[in-house]
Amino acid sequence: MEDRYPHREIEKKWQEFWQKSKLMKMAPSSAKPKFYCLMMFPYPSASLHVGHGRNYIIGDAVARFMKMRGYNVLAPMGWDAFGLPAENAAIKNNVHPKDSTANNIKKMKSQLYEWGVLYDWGREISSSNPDYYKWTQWLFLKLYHKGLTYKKEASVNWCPGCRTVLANEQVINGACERCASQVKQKKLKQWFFKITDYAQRLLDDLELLKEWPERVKIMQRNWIGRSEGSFIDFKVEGMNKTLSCFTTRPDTIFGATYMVLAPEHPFVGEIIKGSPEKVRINDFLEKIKGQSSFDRQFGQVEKEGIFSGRYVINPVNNEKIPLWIANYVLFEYGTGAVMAVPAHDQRDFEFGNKYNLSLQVVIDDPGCDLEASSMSCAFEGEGELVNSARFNGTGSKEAKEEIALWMQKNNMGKKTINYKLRDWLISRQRYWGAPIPIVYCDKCGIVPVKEENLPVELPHSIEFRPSGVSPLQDNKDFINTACPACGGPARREVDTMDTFVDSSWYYLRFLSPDNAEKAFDVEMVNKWLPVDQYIGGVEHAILHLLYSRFITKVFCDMGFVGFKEPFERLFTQGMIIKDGAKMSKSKGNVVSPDKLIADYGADTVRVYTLFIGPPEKDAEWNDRAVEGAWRFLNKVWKTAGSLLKSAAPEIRDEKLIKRLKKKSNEVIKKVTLDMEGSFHFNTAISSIMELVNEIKSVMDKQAKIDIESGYSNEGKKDYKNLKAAVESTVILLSPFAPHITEELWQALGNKASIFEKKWPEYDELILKEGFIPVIIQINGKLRSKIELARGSDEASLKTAALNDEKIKSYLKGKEIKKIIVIPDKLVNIVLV
RNA sequence: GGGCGAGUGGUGGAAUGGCAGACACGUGGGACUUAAAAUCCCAUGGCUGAAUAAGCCGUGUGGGUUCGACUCCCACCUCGCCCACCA
Repeated sequence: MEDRYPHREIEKKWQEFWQKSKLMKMAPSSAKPKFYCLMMFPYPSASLHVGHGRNYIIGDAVARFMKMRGYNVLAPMGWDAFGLPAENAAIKNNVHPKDSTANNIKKMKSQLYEWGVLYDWGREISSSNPDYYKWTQWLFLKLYHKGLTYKKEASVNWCPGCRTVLANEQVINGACERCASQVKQKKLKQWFFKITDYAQRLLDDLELLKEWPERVKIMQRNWIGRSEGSFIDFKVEGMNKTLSCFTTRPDTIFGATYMVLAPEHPFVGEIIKGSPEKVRINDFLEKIKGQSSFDRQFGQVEKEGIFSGRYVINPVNNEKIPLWIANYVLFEYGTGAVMAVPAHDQRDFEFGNKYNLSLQVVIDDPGCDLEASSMSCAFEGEGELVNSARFNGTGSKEAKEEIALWMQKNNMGKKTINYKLRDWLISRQRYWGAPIPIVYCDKCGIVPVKEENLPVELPHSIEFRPSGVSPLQDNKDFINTACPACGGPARREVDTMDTFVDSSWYYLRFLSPDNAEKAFDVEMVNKWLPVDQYIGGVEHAILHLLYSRFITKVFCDMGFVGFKEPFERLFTQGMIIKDGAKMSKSKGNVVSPDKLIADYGADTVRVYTLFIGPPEKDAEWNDRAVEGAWRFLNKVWKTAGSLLKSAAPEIRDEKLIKRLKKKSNEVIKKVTLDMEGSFHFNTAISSIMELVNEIKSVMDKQAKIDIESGYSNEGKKDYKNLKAAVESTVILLSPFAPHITEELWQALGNKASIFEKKWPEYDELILKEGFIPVIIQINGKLRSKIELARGSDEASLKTAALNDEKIKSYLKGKEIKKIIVIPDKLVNIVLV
């Protein structure tokens, strides 16, 4: 019992020390190279579980490691403090979001403190603080004046039960997450950021992000969704009107046998006017409106449509084709109108089949003869064009280009590029967010608030009961204001900004968190950014990272920052799973760190969390396995303790000295490479475990030798060999288990913090010393092993292998075909 | 439907063309103890075998490349994640 390490005392002692000495404080005037290590700032929810901990522990280990590698490290932390949960809690528990947020921040900070996770707390920011959101509003105005902000009518998720607007994440399988009512679409006038202007650059510059995980880049690429194609114009018969559609398959234009409009298409209104089909069409439109956007989007709804009563003219052959309206066409993508080619598009095929629309084969399937009457599905592959006038016989691949150019020349259409990326809807009909700094004046219209009048402060006193409009609407003191242009009476915008706006620029604010004059200090930002290492969950792979990249590019264009991309290197850690599901409060499978830290200490929790598996992958939490980390730390404690108490043997045996030196060097190399590469904490820790096992084994062997030889040297022991190995262990372990290693480091006679110590170098010469094992295979199967000096030549390897007793017995009476020799590694004897 | 990732002992995982199962967890046995816990030591992929002799099998399935494949290529199966009627 006496030997078990007193984690409570030690951890308290060093946490206080680090806080007092401000260990992780960035030194602005340091000559060391900079390293900006950033963890995605969290939303302050009630309390952290061990799953959250993974993110902070990884970041802390990296920050401490880089500090020891000689970098001037910047590791700031802040709070993404606006958002829905606080507002929902306000509705439910009648606590003001400001108070609940403050309480949560307090609790989380104390948890981070107890984990031994260090930040430069002097740079703490909170996005719900007026000092911060003033600049979020400033960002809005900058985009507004640059023409990157506009207002238009758009659909929002509307819960009829709660009478409120929902964020996409709150819509679960088409229903409200709180009351389970079917979510409807409702039209509201909303503010947008024109991120689509940057679509191509956001796509192209992914190439610059060499140190981002490939999968994140692929997700962004898919999200931006660039596709090349053409706009093709169809004249409406009997009307002075042209409908344009977008297609990526101009090669199939001769097979277009009908055209389809999205129900939301503005032309639908014109058709209805004066149409004999008016009632039927209206009924249909009503029905489609009743279908939730979720179902429509996710293809849960059968394709359904109605003939408009109108015809359009296919420009390439002047054929008259019917114009339909159908639920399977998306209004938001392309032009909201598509040319239907049932022979070569599965969706059009299904729809055409249902409504008996005609079908024309225009691409020949090289595999079989396509017969319009007998096709059971569309042929979407490549082949030669048929029934396509002058383009017959052309390959479909070439025809795509040729027909597109030919139509462009003849004013039938235009080559174009389309993106799936939509503009960023930033309006939220919510209270707990940054107010949009816009004023509506009867005389002047939409007027932006003047920069010098920022921030537009959120009023504190508010009625939270959801009523379907922003809660700010009811606050007369807030909405009534003077027009910034004419000074007359005007009303404020009552919507607040999406919290993704807050988090799209926070990494800039950390460089000058208290600056009252500017959003950020340009000189500091240009010195410290891009962020060297960004760490966070893969769930932010698309939105947050895309928005941050967008805002950085906008600021770059305005000359506010001198870089195109905000995050140089990105690491996305996996989730912690418990009982088969992501650890979360709602699933009831959270493991609280508080009790684990009380029982085993923060170092144990940290080591286990990092040891659990590759950090980029999901991992199953196992409470019992935590004990393994605890046992390991105790083993380190005891091993170092026996040295400190002069109870360990003096390592004198030459062979044992060599073994210790070699293993220490191997492990220094392994841990260093694991940390420098892609954060293989699990194998780094396992190799430190091996080093500790080796030290113990060497100690046991030496003790045995001492007993056998009757050696005794009480009192005056020379521990330089053992001490070197123990010191290596302690240093290598320190980024992962900082408290116990600080304690041991001090006990070993060092004055300064272990984190002021330089990370050890390894000696390649020692690694290359001595004999190495060489494998001998016969026909690729391991048959024997020999030890040879490193660098032995091929001939001696061959001879040694052939003279091996075991191998000899295998070779008796067999004929050797050839021998493969890989120096320092293996000999493979291939038999006939 | 598309994209990405994964599949290795009882479990988490290691090995990225060259000794499969490092390091741990668990389990079994032993030591210590009046006893238990803790700790320490030994064993631990499967099969044949008295064996700590020897051998065979073995990284989701089937094929291929190679002197040699968990690793590379092709096809398939299963699971997970992201996107999804994007014309």
